Amino acid sequence: MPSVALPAAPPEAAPSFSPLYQQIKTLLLRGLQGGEWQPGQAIPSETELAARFRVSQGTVRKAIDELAGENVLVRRQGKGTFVATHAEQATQYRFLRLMPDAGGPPALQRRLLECRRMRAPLEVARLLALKSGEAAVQVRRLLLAAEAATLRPVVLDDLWLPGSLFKGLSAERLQAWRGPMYRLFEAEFAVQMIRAEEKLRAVAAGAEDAALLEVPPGAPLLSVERLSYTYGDRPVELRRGLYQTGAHHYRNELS
Amino acid sequence: MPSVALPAAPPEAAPSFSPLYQQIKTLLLRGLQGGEWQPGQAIPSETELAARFRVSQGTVRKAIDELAGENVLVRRQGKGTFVATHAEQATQYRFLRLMPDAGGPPALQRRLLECRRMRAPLEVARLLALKSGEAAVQVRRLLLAAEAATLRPVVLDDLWLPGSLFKGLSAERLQAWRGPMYRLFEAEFAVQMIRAEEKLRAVAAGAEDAALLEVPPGAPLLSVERLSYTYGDRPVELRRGLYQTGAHHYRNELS
DNA sequence: GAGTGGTCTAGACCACCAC
DNA sequence: TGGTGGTCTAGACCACTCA
Repeated sequence: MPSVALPAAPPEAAPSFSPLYQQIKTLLLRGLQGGEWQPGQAIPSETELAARFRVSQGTVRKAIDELAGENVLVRRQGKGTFVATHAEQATQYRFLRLMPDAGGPPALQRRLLECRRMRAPLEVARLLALKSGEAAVQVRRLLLAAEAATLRPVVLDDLWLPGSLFKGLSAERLQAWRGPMYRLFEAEFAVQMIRAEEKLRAVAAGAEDAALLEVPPGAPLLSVERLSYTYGDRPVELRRGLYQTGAHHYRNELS
Repeated sequence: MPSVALPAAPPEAAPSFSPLYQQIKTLLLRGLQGGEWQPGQAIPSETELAARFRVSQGTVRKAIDELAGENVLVRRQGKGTFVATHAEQATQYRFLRLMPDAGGPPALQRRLLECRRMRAPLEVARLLALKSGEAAVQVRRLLLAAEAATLRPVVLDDLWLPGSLFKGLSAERLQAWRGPMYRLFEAEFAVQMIRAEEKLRAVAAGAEDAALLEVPPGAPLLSVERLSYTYGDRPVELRRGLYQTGAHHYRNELS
């Protein structure tokens, strides 16, 4: 059975067989989780990693291939392999699938409505795997589409974060931040959103939500409940978005 | 510049460089499109394909890897590589992302409402890339969830197909068919749905749709507009589904 | 045991990028 | 010009399936 030299993996038992490249993948993820390489930075070259792990370049390559397929790493020919980030222009709103019915990616402005610390409600605590009564941060904000010289609200976001991970997060901090929220989370709180699961529903707008989104009460809205995960499949954000889909839609690709 | 022996690719010009495995991938897709291998059947082994194309097994392997990643082929260790199909239990409703709020995949019944041939409406013709005035088949049907001894309508589908590809399609044919519609398309019309693009919106139920879905008029419904493609990126189905998301949701994964 | 896909290696060469 | 990832090869061995 193949095995990596460091850091001395135990004689695997459960999965009757664990390919070398999977072990390398785990080691790379451990390095990412531990902050050995920061978002946007390059990881060591394939050759160097191969030497460090005492395997062939092809084996490292296969591990990196999988991580690149999961959008955890980004390959750039001739330059190196980089840790994925929510900072780059192309992936600013990597998890936002909302598109204008006509035209390219939307130009969005942010408006913060609320940011407060509280005990996590039961349902939130359950989904974020918090102990009952543990602290959470709730954020409420609007996204507005700039179109034809007018500003139309299109998304009302309501999100909860584990208080223990987001200690210094405040309304002031959010207000001052220029850029995507996930970039703030990366830069200031070392929390990287890797993947997410969403549940979509059509709902009728309540009075308050309707007013904020400038639609009549009872108007149909797209409800998007998102649970975001960081390394090691740890849930770190619960978000409920209400999308006004009058002039926008949620885009998805199937295969 | 590497090049495959058959069928004598022209001295590529446009893309300054085309990897061998991409050429192999194209050849495999051509075989699939031409019906050389049927859905559910095995394609030749990697070794045999390597010999046929005069390349190494690793190169064939990489081509197949990509096609498997796109769900065009399915690898089964020890058995072979198979053409993807909508027939298997596990992938019966491969493109349907609707899930019950509680419990596993939904048990669905079908009820055909309508099936007629007509001239394609302008918008349908545009999306399906049909000539104006060309024939189309329209199908309307309900999907009902069997839950707790009752049958609740959850999806109202409205779909259009190119008349030229679906010549013998009729209400009788659809009624008699036991199984997923896409399986019928594969088996009887040799049309394989490979991938699809969806646009989701929240809409208010019209009177007729509300009655069919057993909700009040104006109730919020999830509108799912799907354009399905076959080999060669040819659009072959336009489908508009209205999902009743009272006890179900549309599930999506982001990364 | 024969055949399939899955893993791993070592080495050559190519394309892209930066200096 | 040197370093990076990208392609391709040839061969060895392993895991899984089925007869």
